[in-house]
Amino acid sequence: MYLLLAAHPRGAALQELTQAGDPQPANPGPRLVAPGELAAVVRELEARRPGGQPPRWIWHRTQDWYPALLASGVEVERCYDVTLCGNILAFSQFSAHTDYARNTDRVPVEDPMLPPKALLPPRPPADQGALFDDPGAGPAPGWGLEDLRAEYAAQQAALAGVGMEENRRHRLQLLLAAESAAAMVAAEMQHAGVPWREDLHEQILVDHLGPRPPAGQRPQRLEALAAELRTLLNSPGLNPDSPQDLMRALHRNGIEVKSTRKWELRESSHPVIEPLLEYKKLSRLHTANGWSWLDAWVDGGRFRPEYVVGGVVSGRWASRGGGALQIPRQVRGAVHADSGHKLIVADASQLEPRVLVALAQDSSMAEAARDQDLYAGIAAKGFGGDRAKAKMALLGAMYGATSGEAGRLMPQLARTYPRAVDFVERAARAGEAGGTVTTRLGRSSPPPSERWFLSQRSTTAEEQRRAESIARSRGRFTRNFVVQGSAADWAACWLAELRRRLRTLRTAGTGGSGGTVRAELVFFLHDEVMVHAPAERVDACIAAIEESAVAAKELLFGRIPVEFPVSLAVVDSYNLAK
DNA sequence: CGGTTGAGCGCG
DNA sequence: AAAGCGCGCTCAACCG
Repeated sequence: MYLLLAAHPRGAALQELTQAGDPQPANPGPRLVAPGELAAVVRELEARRPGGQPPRWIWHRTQDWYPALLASGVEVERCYDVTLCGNILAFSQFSAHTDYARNTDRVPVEDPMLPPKALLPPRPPADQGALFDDPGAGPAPGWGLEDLRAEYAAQQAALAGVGMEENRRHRLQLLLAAESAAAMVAAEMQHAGVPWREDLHEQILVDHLGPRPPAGQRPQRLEALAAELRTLLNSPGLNPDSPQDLMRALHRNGIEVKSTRKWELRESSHPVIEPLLEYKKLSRLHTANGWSWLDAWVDGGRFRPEYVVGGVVSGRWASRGGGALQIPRQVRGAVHADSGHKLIVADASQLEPRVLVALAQDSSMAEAARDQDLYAGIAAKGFGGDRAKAKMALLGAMYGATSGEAGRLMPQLARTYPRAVDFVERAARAGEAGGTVTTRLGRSSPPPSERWFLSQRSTTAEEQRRAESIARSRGRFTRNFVVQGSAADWAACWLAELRRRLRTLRTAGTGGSGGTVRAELVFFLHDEVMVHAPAERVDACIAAIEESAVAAKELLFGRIPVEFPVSLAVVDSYNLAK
């Protein structure tokens, strides 16, 4: 069953569709639901499951509807996020020939980066509007039921227009489903929150920085280091937070650096370097993840960041607020399981190089990737067993290194693994020429920038050099896009599969949906997931995580001889993982 | 004064 | 040893 859920002046409008491929409204007509009733209505429809299948909710944006449902204690099994799917379909090379991708004046699909709008409760009816059923009082253009149905129909038509060669239509359909599932996971993770012990975090801060200072002041330890720097550099007024100020002081003392970056500072052996680096490290802790961060982002023992699915063109998630995807190792000790629970931290090890192997169908590299440690496997054949070299070469190939040691290793890598190197080289050439590249499941890179087009018209030698530099930069982007984006395809499938398994685990087991016995996905970071699980559910969760990784591989690539191993840690505290 | 940019560093 | 991808956040520095 397919159910449209759209905004309506009096709350929400619900409409059943006969089937996905032929999105005509079924009888009876739309059902209007008052704001206060929606959660109960959705709960009932989820539970009824006609034909054994739960409905698929079709809505404009998951983040506008789902958080309020979750807050009312209602989860849904399946959805179709029209905004996320529309963004994929509008740019995918797989659907580029369809009317949908060509038609620029269809209902605008919004930028996924826009913050959530609370659609319920809707704004109160206008004073007179309720009397006259004022059409102007309806939802914003593009947000009503009929717009939603039309947009969904257009997207389904586009999908139907995708060719069957190399399973393209099926792959794109899979991507749309995985992306929609990811949107649900993101809302559910934000709802659950990362278990965060404020007391442990504060202890970390006190250990490193000293007691909490009054607002606007440096903590003791930072103040002491700042005083030491001023003495060592004979600069009584030095503000070590100012790069310009700091650079001048360093120069006055004969330390000739071109920037104040730490790897450049490490070159010098001056006695000021060590306390300076210490200052920078602690200053970072204090400003980015100190007491004010705790005040702002941790509440009731949970860190609840906002995840932005589709926020990165490659398909990776972005986040907004609290720096959720940059939790430094220094404070990971504060991420701590509730009593009777464990954190299961699972990491798809060496995901991107393995994805490259599968994309390029490089059988020699696949052989090497049979090893649990892919880099060791590569090193064994082609690098005389030197793992560090093999790793640098492979990373260099995926990022487009041209100089330095990584650049020098490229020919060596290409001799042993020509197919893998050729694959990324072709992606780079396409990007340099202004072309588009596409991930395994069909997410395509954006068109070249304005700058790229302008630079194409260069005439002078100086402009030519500039144009080549811009082209190479785009080549590095598309080279990495196919790998990073296909890894994101894999991760989205992994998440979607894991979500489904955790849900069956939840309903099948003791306690049903009741409170604390649930295993919950609480964190996701590109190639890593964290499940917060009751101790007695840990083994079942581990099995679900591993099965999901296998399923993700087969969904993307079929049964190929490339392993995607998952490294697992069952811990009380995040800092003990890895 | 508020808004934007760049440097620097955190994560993958 | 410090090049080569994708992000977010904070501060200083700069701009109007």
